[in-house]
Amino acid sequence: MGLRFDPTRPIYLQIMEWIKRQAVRGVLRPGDRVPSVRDLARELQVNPNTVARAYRELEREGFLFTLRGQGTFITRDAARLARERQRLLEQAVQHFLEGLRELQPSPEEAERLMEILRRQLHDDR
Amino acid sequence: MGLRFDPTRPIYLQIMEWIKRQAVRGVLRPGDRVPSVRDLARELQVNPNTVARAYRELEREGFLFTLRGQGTFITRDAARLARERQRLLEQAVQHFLEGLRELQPSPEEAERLMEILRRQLHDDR
DNA sequence: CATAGTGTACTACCGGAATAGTACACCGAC
DNA sequence: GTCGGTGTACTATTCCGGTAGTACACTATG
Repeated sequence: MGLRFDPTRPIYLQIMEWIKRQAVRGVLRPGDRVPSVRDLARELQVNPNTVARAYRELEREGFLFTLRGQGTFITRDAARLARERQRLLEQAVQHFLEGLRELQPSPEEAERLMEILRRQLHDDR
Repeated sequence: MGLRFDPTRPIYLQIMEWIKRQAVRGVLRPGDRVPSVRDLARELQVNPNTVARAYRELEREGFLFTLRGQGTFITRDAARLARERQRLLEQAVQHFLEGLRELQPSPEEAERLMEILRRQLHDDR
């Protein structure tokens, strides 16, 4: 269970993002069932209401759908997931650039950072 | 006034980070006075208590110091600021890499991202 | 001295996040 | 039908962030 909560942000939002990331990277595939509200709550050590809220919001977004009495499932709309993945990628780059711009790294620092990034991106698979 | 609040995180934390960024990038220099609690509160459209809390925490961290009746000031410890700057840089890279790793970009995507980063880092100054 | 501008402390109140507990309707399998 | 597992709805409670308002001690300026 790889989920560490940021204590400064609502848990239900972090659960939502966590589910999205798992679906987007293929750990959860279109049509897959996500854990039951009670199971996930026990696993994450949070209240079932909190998980239920995350599921509810994700369903409102069309990211999940539920079958009463059966469970909650990842949308079967693969294009939806692909779009979300693209959005997350762009957002990550955007965030990073904004953060850097504010710190105004020198050309040397910038070069050093790029080197680190290049190494990491090619190493870890 | 370039500060947009993320509604999912406490305002006082975002003010703290904002001050730090300004100090670290030299907009605010060691020993400079920061706006009064009331002024900044009016400028950011928040309650003076919220700004006061941000200042209080930053003073507890040794990042600010106050002179009663005069105002609140950036620490004169330049090394402290340099260390903070380094910390923010590393944190930005770390965050970015974690975000990417989760999305598992293909080699082609990774190459495209690096290209975007390189262009942005060399362009915008 | 008086005044205005500092930070600071305090009370009161409101709203949202999270917890705890209970209950209900639905589905599948025995 | 019964039973266990689903999602869902609801109330009550606690905690914390944020707001509002007041008051006080300090400093610089005049």
